Amino acid sequence: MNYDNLRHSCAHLLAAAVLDLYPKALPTIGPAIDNGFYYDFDNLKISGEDLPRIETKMHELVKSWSEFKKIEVNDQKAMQQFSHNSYKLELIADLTKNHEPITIYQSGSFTDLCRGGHCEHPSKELKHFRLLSIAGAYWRGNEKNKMLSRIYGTAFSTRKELDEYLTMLEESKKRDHKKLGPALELFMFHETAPGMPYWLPKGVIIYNELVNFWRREHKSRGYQEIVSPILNKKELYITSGHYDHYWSEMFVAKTDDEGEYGVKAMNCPNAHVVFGSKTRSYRDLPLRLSDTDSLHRYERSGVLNGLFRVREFRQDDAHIYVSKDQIKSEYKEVFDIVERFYSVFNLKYSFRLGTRNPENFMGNVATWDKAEATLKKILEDSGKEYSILDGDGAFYGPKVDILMKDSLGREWQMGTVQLDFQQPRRFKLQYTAADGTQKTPVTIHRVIYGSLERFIGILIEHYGGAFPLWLAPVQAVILPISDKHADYAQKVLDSLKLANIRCELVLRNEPLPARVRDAEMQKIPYILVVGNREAEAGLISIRHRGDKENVTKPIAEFISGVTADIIAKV
RNA sequence: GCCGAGAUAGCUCAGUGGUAGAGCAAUUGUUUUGUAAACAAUAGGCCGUGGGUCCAAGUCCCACUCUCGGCUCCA
Repeated sequence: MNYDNLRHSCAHLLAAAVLDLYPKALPTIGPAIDNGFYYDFDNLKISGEDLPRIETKMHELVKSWSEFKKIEVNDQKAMQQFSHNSYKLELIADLTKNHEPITIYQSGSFTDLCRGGHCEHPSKELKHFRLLSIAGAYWRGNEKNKMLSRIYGTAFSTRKELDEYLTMLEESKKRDHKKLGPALELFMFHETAPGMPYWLPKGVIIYNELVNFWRREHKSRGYQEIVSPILNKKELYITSGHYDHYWSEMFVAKTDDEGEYGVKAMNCPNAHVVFGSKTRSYRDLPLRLSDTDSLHRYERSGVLNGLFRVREFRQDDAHIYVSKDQIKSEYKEVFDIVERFYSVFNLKYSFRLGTRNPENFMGNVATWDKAEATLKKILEDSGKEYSILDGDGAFYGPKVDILMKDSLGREWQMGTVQLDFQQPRRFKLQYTAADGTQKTPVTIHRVIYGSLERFIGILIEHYGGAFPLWLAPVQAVILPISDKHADYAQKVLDSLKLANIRCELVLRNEPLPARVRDAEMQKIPYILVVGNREAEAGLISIRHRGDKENVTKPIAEFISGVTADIIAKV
């Protein structure tokens, strides 16, 4: 169901209530968005504690709102009516410039400049709404403009839907990786290194499993892994173009007598150095160089966000050197990898094409146009749905991003596949073609997970901490009924460890139900209980996460089952 | 970086300008447990950091650090 009209109407109601309570506030714009609406105000200083008061006023005002009355006006009349509000005047000027009709909508005693799209009977339909939060937002989304106060809210046509949505929000917050990660002892942050995660022993297991899977999949597809320096002389980044386009976002290491070294923020310059380190033949192409070195980016303090936005991270990176006529087939190969990876985790993703940013790009426009056309063709041929974000390309070329949503529905860029005609030229990279001439390769920059950090953040929320067997930091926990069974439990532990199953033995002096509960809360896939019945016959009682019934099996049978399960999943 | 909010025990949180609190977790003891919480005792604190106001500051004021929700920017 589409709630846009209802929610946009609610934005009007919000503005009316704010004006009633804060007469000096200046309403600007108030659209419906995914899951709700917002309205931006200038001259409004409020805190979250004021929201209930505004909500009460909204309920009060809406009673007199029988309809939204449309009034068409000319620009002079409009400018007269909104003469006190420079924001509305700016909007009116734009409408006039574009020869668009100017409409004003009246509801109750409130009028607003608006292009329309409302519910029919606000006093009847507009009952189930909630103001959610306040935030700062720049006028027209430009950080050079004044910052306004934005109030977010949501609205539904029934009380039930509103309650369900609010409950869902609360539930989603429980999946937040920023809460779950530290609680499950996967990672932590410390103020001594803002934005740079500490990976704890259990988190490192997940991290390494993901890297191992990545390594296995790519080795079989002809990728060759390299490791390259973290610190590089400034000159490397002058050559790549990053010095002009990215230096301000890089950490810099100063030396006494060798000038500045940049702390690696991207892997491509080093990959280019490797490509250029010997003569290359067309027979070597596509040459696929992969790496997962640590990257550091000096992100602005306000953008840091758990594992989703960090200052230190690793990408599952690769740079592929191809001839021009290999671009299309190589992209297809990469899209196949994307499909393979995301289906392993049952993750939903979408593609987005990022095109040339007129403010920040390298090379000539014709080359860009050609590259963008190539990517569009590839996307269309792939049959997958995609969106386009103009100006979102890297400075060296257009890109196809893989987008995903977190537990709260916020969209994040994960993988990206970028086409680069610029850097190979700047690094003077060449290969010998079949006809003996020297040609410049094209580089495809690509990551599938994106960054391991962001990807693990998404995985934590996707699984709610209940990782599939192959990723689970602890795959099985052994609970002896009493300490009389400790010896047998130890024997079970030894067997499982021998089979490379990540397993813990809990000898804590607590009743069994308490230990079961603890293991359940840690979301361990297998809880193995051993007592007299099991010890006598060489069995274990198995409680599998999510199953209602426990089953009892011989140790060897459990081990072979688990091992087969891990192999089958990846 | 900008707007707004927050920081008290390992975690979740109380705390009225006047002796620093609870539950869970931890430790020790008792209990010997059959699938989501046994009982008791003990220990645990520069109340984010630094200034200030006050007879007296966890509490009021200022600055800073970090975190969160957004904006902008990005994997």
